[in-house]
Amino acid sequence: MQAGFPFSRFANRLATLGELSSDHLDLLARMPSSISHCSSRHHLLRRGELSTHCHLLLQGYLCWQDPDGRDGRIISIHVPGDVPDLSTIYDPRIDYDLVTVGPAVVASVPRDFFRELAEQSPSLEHALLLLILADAASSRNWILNVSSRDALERVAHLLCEIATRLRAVGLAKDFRIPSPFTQSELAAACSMSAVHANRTIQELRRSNLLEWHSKTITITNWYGLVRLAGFKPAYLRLPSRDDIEAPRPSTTRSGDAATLAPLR
Amino acid sequence: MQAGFPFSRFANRLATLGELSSDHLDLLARMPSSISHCSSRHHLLRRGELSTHCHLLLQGYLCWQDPDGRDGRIISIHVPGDVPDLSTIYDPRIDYDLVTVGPAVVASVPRDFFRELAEQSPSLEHALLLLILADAASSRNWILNVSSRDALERVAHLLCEIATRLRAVGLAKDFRIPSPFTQSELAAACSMSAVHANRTIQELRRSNLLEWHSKTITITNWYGLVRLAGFKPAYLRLPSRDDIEAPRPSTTRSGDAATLAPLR
DNA sequence: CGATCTGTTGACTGTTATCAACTCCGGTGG
DNA sequence: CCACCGGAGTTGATAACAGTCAACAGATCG
Repeated sequence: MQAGFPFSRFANRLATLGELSSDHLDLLARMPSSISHCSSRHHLLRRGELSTHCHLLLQGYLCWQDPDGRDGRIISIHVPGDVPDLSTIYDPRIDYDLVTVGPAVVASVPRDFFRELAEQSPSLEHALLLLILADAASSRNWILNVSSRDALERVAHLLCEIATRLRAVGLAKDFRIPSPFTQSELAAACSMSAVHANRTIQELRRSNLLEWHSKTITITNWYGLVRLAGFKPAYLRLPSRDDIEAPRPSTTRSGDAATLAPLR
Repeated sequence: MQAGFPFSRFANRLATLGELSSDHLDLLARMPSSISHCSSRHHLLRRGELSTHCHLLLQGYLCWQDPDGRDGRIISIHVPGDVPDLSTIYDPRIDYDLVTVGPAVVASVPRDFFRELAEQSPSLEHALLLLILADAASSRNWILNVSSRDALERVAHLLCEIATRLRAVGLAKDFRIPSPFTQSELAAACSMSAVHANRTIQELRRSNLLEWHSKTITITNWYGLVRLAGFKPAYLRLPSRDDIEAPRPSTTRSGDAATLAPLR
């Protein structure tokens, strides 16, 4: 895989879902796109529109957000390499707003490019479908997050998910998560009030699970956070890693260097 | 479309999502299946299994349920004609338990049958994908239901969804919904306690929106319920009907015969 | 006809939302 | 350079909503 290839995160992810031959890479490399640098809270799509282009996120975060019901509930968050609206290649109807969280770099790719990709290669189509289904699995998990965990577990789980997805594309290697998120946005994602989100984050800080300074969240006790959240990443459909289960679950409290050691 | 065809509800739904030629119907009619009569709370699939057969619901209800997190949260509900695990034709991993709610009749169809169907006909594949995507759209909507509505609106919305989906397959024509649901199960679907579900239902009854006797829920004021729930059925991806918007939204309170008239 | 599951009610508790005030910070213009 | 401004974060007080516990009633089923 060419490293400098601007879509390599996307291509790598596809490759983990199905075998990609060099022919497939050639097809992908021909991806026509126009690259935009978007400011925070830029709307890429709005409810009611019909999709003509898919949005491949290169840098930053995107989220799907409900434009109704005040507080603008966030129903999913996406990291570089994701194409949040990939499913519009089969159904172009847009149910929610696709919005940047913080500044972001986005590649617009004609919907037809992916359609033709799918038509030309069954194995590529299958990989694309698995990407779409992974998003659906994430949605189902999101239901459980907002409905069956309390505030502390919810925030912890969301951060575990973001960290894991970033690490899967080579980011946040040291559990330092770039965070353009405001506490209000975090609250919208965890479906709670901004005030309560603030108090919840303070509690996570007091528990020495994380720090949050200057637009960076640093998870200082990963296994502690995972345990608190009950985080089981199978639903993300990522290649399995060994850095989720704590090495010694018998230790009830751990903030030492071992928990922070590089894990791969 | 043959009326007696046991899979006609499924075939009809497919036909609304893409043009089905008589060739397609022939292919569908060859569906191999074994039909099971299941008692209430029968587990058809469990987390961690790999799917070999898809489950086409012929009568009754199915739900996806989280086996962890006590209360067994329900994350989706399915009506006759649905194939809740259709997406397993592309990814056989099972994340949740597939469980009957009340007695149900289910046809087991080999996963490979649908795979081959998809391979043989692009238009059939597209229709199957739209079914899968409609489930995904429902999941996203379910997130909003449990996260941004209060208890009363949540229950109202769930009942609107079930009624609409039943009516789309020719059931509940008079807004009488067969309900093998216990209040605990309704609570698990709306992510609230059983006690609170009970009180919420009582309030819906007191408001003359519905009755619930002998395993039948009767919606006595459909438009009132729709209004209370803020129900907008676009996400269900059903052919549009004219029975959602109230004819005269200026009338604040209505329980008269007009609101109950057959609406097709 | 007892056993069990479901529905109902009351009292109490607890989590989270809401409101309001205040601080802190970065940017901007005078 | 500083005053101001707006957005973000923080804090406390209060209220609303929903959960829990416990008891009982009613239905259903062997």
